[in-house]
Order: sequence, then structure tokens, then C-alpha cells
Amino acid sequence: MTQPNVRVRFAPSPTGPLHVGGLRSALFNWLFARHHGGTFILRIEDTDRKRYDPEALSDLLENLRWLGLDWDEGPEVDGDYGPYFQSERLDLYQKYARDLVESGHAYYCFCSPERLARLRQEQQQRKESILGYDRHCRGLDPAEAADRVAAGEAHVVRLKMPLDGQTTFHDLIRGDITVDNSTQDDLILLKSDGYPTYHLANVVDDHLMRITHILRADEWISTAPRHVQLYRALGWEMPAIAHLPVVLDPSGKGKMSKRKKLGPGGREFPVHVRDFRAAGYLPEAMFNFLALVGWSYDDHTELMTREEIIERFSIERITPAPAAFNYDKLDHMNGVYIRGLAADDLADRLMPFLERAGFATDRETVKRIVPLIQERMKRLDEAPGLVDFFFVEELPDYDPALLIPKKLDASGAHVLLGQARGVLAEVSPFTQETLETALRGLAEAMGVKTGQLFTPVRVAVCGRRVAPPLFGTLEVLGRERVLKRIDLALEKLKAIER
RNA sequence: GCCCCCAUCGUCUAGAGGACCAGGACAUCACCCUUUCAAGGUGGAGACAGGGGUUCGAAUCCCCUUGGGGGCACCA
Repeated sequence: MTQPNVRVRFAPSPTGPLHVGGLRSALFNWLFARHHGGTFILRIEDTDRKRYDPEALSDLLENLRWLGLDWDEGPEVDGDYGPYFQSERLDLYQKYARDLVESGHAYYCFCSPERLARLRQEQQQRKESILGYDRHCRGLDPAEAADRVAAGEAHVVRLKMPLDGQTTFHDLIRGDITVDNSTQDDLILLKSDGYPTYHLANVVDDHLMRITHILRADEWISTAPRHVQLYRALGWEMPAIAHLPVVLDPSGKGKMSKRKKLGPGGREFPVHVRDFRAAGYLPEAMFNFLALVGWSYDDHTELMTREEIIERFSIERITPAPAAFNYDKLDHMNGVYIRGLAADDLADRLMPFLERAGFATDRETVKRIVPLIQERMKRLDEAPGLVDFFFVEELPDYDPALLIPKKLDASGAHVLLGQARGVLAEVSPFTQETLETALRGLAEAMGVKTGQLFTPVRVAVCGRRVAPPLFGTLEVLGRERVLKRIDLALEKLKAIER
């Protein structure tokens, strides 16, 4: 059953590069909207002037588009409920803040940040069970307070929370959640610089933008009761709400770090979406994987197309439990998607990675190499390390001992490699098929195992033992370079013979 | 410290009282395939945090304990 009038939003704060956790929230909102044929809105919550990062917006838009999350209303597309930047809606928030003060639901507070800091410190020292604002200004005479405001005294606007009783709200994922009002303090709605806090801006905009469902991160649960009271104070109906489970770091301990990459075991884990891109994760793999962080379809289906996920997505199947971000599984899934790519497509996607590695490459060559490495990659950034020897004229120095296969010595390897050189000089055409036939024939003729013959050849042309399949490699390399490298290898072997 | 949320293999999860001596996936181990490495195939090990209830019957419902997470800003 779909509800086409569904309106959801992703409302990030442009304070830094987009984080995977944020992307997951965006994805779930987008999926919910697309599933219902509703509207997905992008709203920029740029109300924190201190943490504002001018580069964050382009990073955000670029990375949402990378994953294929298009928005129906928001930056660069506009819509009927704009503006979509909160910094352009200041008069609105100020108006509602004023209304709330006038209706007695909010009050002016003149406490200085210093006083609040001291208060907090004292509360902590005294190990008070309830921390938070002590409502010092709540009892001020409204007329007097208004005069002080008119006189230009610095102030904020705070919401009057009920002093007793309870607040309950219904979370679509967790059911009813109830808290005692005595544990809640009077949150700030309007800061002294005239900007709204998240709480006010969020509620005002969700209402004005006709948001029907709020899907936001877990960490907002604790403020939800105060949001409920804010809606009540404004006389508005609150949208349906669901709190998505947080994304934990790979160890499963602690929320995924926002700023630094963490690396248990020495490994560096990307957390910013742009870093996932740079590591060579495919957007389609990322999309599929991220959909499964906190949501599942059934007991066995994991690989799904974008369309299938849209079709199957539902809030009912979101788990309430926090989920660790499993990089191993992402890698695996990315490998599956890489293997599923058409060779041309993969070649195109590989180009930037090879260019960045400094290889003088061309698309045609890359297309020929792709079949050799396609099933050997989990991430695109592994490609350069796999194919470096294709893009140099001369191999970097390597240990001659690598040329010697099992059960042979240097002179034995020398003989085999010499014979192989003879064959490789003659084979025509110089293709994978003919090369394989010829070299296998040689191994048989010489009475050695194929591995014993192929190992020295592989090392001679690649400079290492672990490499892509030999015959295809030889073909792409071409006869000239192959023979040159073998000659060099023969010299190396000669030098260690005795 | 206080409030809130959560709790099935190492990790992600299926499970909405009997179909479960708990299924799938990643990782891991063994074997097969094989020119190395992969990929692929087969098989193995591996979990209902603990304790009380409710019930003829509990992974599934309730309570307590424990553990984990989140929050307690003029940040979102």
C-alpha cells in the first residue's frame, strides 16, 4: 500500500564532508519517498554559523547524486515550500519564537554562556541526577523581560517544558516512548545571534514544508519529547516519526567516528562518502549495502537492484538495534558488483584510478586488461597495484630467486626460461590461445609441470609471483616487451648461477 | 551520575508462541578446481547474554540483572 502524498526530508547541516551515516539516513528517506511515489526534500540546516563549512554543500550535493539520490525539492531544484536553506528563513523562526513568548509557551532568558557553563560544572560536581538549565529566567516578569529585550540586552528564547507529568510519542520503529517531564529542561529555541536552534528550525520547517514522516538518526530520540511539546505549543500536528538505528564503527563499539578514520588492525576505514568513492566503491554496491544497514528484506536476499529495493523497502522491516558497519562485507559486495560490470563499463570506471596512479594509459589498453583483473578486485583502487607492470617499459628490480620454481635451481630455471624464450619468439599469432598451446606443449616436451615452467615466465614479465593470468598478460604485453623482459631475467639468473 | 534506546553465530541479519536440536550472508577453516593470485564449487566450526515468571509449549510475551549504544551545548 503506497501513500503518494508522503513527504520526507533529509536535512543535513553543512559542517563538513558528508558522512556515511548521513548518507544512510538520506537513503532511507529517499527509499521511503520513492517507494510511496512521494516527495523527497533536501533541506540545508545552516543555522550554526560557527561550524559552517563553505565546501560542505557542494560535497553534499555531489555525493548524494553519486549514489543516485535525487531530490524533488531543495537546492538547485527549488520547489513550492522554499527557501530550502534555513539561513534564508530566519524571519520565520523569529516570528514563531515571538509568538511562543507571547502565548506564554516560551520565555526570554538572559543567562550568559558563562553562567550556564558554571551551572553545568556545579551540577556535575555535586553529582546531581538531573543536569540542565535551572530555569533561572523562567519566572521573570514577562513585561520586564520584554523591556530588557527592547533595550537590546542579549537574550535567547527558551521553551517552557511542563514541570511535571509525562510526554509520550509513538516511534514507528520502537513503539511508544515515554519520559518524565521532570527530566527535561527548557531548551533554547532562538540563539542570541537571532538564529534558531535545530529544535525550532526543524519543527517550523517540517510543519511549513508539510513533512509527513520524519526518519532521522537514533541520537535524536532524547530530544523528541521536547519536540513533541514544541508542536503542542505551536498548535501543530506532529509528523509520524521513526528513529533509525545508529551506525556503529566496525568493532561494534561506539558510533562511527565523524571526523577521523579509525583503523583497528592498522587498516584505515573511510567514513566520508567522498573517501568511499576515492577507494573505488561502486555507487550501486554502496546503495545495496547501505540499504542493508538496519533494514532487511527477508532471510536470504541481499543482492538487489535499486528498483527491487525501492519496491521492497518498508519501515516495518527496519531493525531498532544499532548496526556495526561491516567493511569486509561491503568489500565483498563491491567485488560482486565489479564482476557483474560489462568490460567497457569497468574500463571507463578504472581510467581515473589508473591516471591518478600516474600511468600513461589509454582506454583501449585498459579494455584489454580488464578481463585479466576483473575478478581479482574488490575495490577499484586495487587496480593500479594489479597492473603496474603493463605501464612501464622496464620492470623495477626484483629478487632473482623468485624466478626459480619449486624443485629447481637457478640453472634449471635458466634452461626452462631459455626454452620458453625460444617458443615465445616464434609463436604466431601472439595471442592468448596460441601462447597457451605452445607453452603447455613445451612443458610436456621438457617433462616439467606446467607450474614449473610458467612461474619463471610470469616472474620475468611481471616482476612478481602473484599476477593476473599468464597468457592474457603476455598477449597484452606484446612479443617485444616479453622477450626483452625474459632476456633480463635470463641475465639475472645467470648472475646467481654457480 | 541521570534519562532514553537496544540485546540471535566474531559481524550484518531471518525469526512477529509450536514449522527452530535456530535459516542466510560476510569473515574464518578444510577440500575440490587450477599456471600464481583471485573467482567458483563442496563441506565444517560458530549464536538465542543471565535469572525469574506467563503458557501445555518461548529466541519469540512480562519483570529483574548484566552488557552495549545514544543523549544530558546559544551543535546539528
